Amino acid sequence: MAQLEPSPAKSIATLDEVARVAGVSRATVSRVVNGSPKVSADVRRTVERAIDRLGYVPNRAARSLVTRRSDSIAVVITEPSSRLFSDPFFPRLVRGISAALSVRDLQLVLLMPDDADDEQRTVRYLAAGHVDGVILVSLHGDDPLPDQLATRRVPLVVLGRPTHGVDVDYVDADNRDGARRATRHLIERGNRRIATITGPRDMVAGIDRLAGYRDALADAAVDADESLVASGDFTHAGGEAAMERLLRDRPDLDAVFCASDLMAVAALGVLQNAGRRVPDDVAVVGYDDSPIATTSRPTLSSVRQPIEEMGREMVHLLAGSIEQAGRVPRRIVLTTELVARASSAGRAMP
Amino acid sequence: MAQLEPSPAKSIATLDEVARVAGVSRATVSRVVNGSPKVSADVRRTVERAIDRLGYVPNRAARSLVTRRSDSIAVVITEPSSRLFSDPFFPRLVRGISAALSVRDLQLVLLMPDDADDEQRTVRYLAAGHVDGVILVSLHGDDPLPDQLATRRVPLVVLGRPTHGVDVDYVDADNRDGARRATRHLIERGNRRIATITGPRDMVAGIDRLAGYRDALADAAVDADESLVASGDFTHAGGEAAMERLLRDRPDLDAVFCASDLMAVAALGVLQNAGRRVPDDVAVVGYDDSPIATTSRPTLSSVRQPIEEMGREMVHLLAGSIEQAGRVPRRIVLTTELVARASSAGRAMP
DNA sequence: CCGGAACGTGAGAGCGCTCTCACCACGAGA
DNA sequence: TCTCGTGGTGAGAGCGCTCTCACGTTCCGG
Repeated sequence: MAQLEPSPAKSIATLDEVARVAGVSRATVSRVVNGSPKVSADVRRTVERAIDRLGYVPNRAARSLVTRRSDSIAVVITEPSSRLFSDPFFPRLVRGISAALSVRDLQLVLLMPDDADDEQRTVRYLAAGHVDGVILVSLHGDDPLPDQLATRRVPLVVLGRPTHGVDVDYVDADNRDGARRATRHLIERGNRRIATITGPRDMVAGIDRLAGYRDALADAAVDADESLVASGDFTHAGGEAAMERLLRDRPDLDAVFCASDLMAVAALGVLQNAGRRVPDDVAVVGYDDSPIATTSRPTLSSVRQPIEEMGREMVHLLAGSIEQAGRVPRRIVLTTELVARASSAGRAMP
Repeated sequence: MAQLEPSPAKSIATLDEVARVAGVSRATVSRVVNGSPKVSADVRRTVERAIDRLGYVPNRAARSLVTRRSDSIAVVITEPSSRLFSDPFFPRLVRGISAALSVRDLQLVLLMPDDADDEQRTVRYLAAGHVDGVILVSLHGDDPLPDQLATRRVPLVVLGRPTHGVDVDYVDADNRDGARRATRHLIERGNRRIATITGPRDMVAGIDRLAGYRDALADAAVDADESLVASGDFTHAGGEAAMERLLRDRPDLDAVFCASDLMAVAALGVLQNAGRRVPDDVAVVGYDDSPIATTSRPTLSSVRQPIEEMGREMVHLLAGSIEQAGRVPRRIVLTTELVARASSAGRAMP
């Protein structure tokens, strides 16, 4: 054991070595590695044996250099910490993306720019072609990144319907329909004075969920007074404030649809402090079906989004737009599901 | 505008082009780009102007090919979905890692192997030298990955003290001390029949937190009966079952230290259902200081870990071990902090 | 006035791979 | 028998970069 040598340089076999061992040319080994059909069966076997024996793994850098593909895609998350850290949405989404990428043998490069400076560096990095495509996870409609990348012709898929800017591939959950389902559920259980705590008005999710709430009321010809609408910001604190306002302005309300579970849980607390029983006096439905929906008291009815599937679909879309650049933008909108729990159980008092 | 050409191939400038424009050799441009001191000030300026003008960005693949560095590190998360999705621990940790990497201009490649097969592919990928180092985030002591990577001489840092296997760099929070602080806090407020709901006994965090609990009791010479110790698994359901068992076996308990917030919130629910007031009849302290600690009723006292800092420290450690391979393994243990809230407010009844 | 260090710069090889093109053997069709 | 595919293989160029080495200048001490 010559332990003295300065680090045995975990020498990884090259194409050349495999070729020599197999007694063929580099080109042939390359064909085998890349699954070209123009190799006879026995040569292929020989080469495969040599590859196994040497433990050969292609050098990605060398390959990239000539193919001009990095076989990696970037996931860019530009999101204020609050949302990122209070909600398992991102881990689940990333998990879905990761699973879909690994099937395609693509690498996931994760970028979480901290500030504006960092974001500019990110744009440069992405525009330099270091990745084959970009998945952009940013729930704020006013993010400049999509436009910047689109003009630089970087294949791109964004999460959530963009409010403005260039046409771009996107995947979204049907927020409007989800909110409509939640509200209809409240109507069906007999509620008539249904309030809502909205998300931020500058986020598509906020806008769409409010629209869905209004749709459901309109569908059923239920009173839709503006005093029943309170603005929140998806956070616990925002939900608390909104619920307090609603209780003050409309003490007669008998249900609340909240655009996020965090706000719904906050509303639960405020209602209980005010002596209202949930669901008997006031029914509550949240949105996101996050884990706190099952740990709150009472457990929280909520709208579930197919998060992992959204991740997978983004990868599909991106793979397509990498292959055929400049094709017509596509959009995928996935349906949601209402999960009824204790906070809206039973029937409303007449 | 010759819009007809088949995709203008977002031609990115090469070193060669910069050299031609600046009227110098490739080598000189390379020196400027890499910040070598052996370039005269005016040549440097000229080259920098040319770089700006052409919008030159080095081709990472070409560079990697010759330097044998990828300038990217892998973050491998092998964790069952439950924990991953119920706790903002991972987003925060990844954020910390990401920030520290971006300062060093390293890329973050995220790997989340799904199953055993996927994990083997991951090992091969990492061992092939596609990344310069690996950060391993896996809280189970029995993970085979560290050993596999260590034998393959891949620079490696793991999260959490490993229970077995080869010596390896790691970063951990001081779980034992954190648990000791939490338990001491209960003792100081006057509790004497203090139960604990532990984490899984096969995770270091579970083991250490239990040890810290015992330390504190021993320090204060407080009764430490085994009937006060119930096994949990960090989850809500596990916490519920454990709390029920404790209440049955030791109805006289006056405080519970839970090894996770999720279990603490579950305990809160069980206690309240059983008619115990928190904190008056039973005080509760959790661990992790996760967002639910502030949204539960009552709000939950908890032990906070410096999660982002742990991510940063892992990057420091890894950078070190990439630079000097084979150095003595280091370990960094960060201190925790008790955040006192309503669930352990006031003083215990005598 | 000369030898040689010190510094700045350029030439050129080569990293490991893909891919085009040329080549060879063989069999089919004329 | 000769041509003409046709399927399988190899030779070789070249992707964009780094880095060694050689070379030219300048400047110092002897």
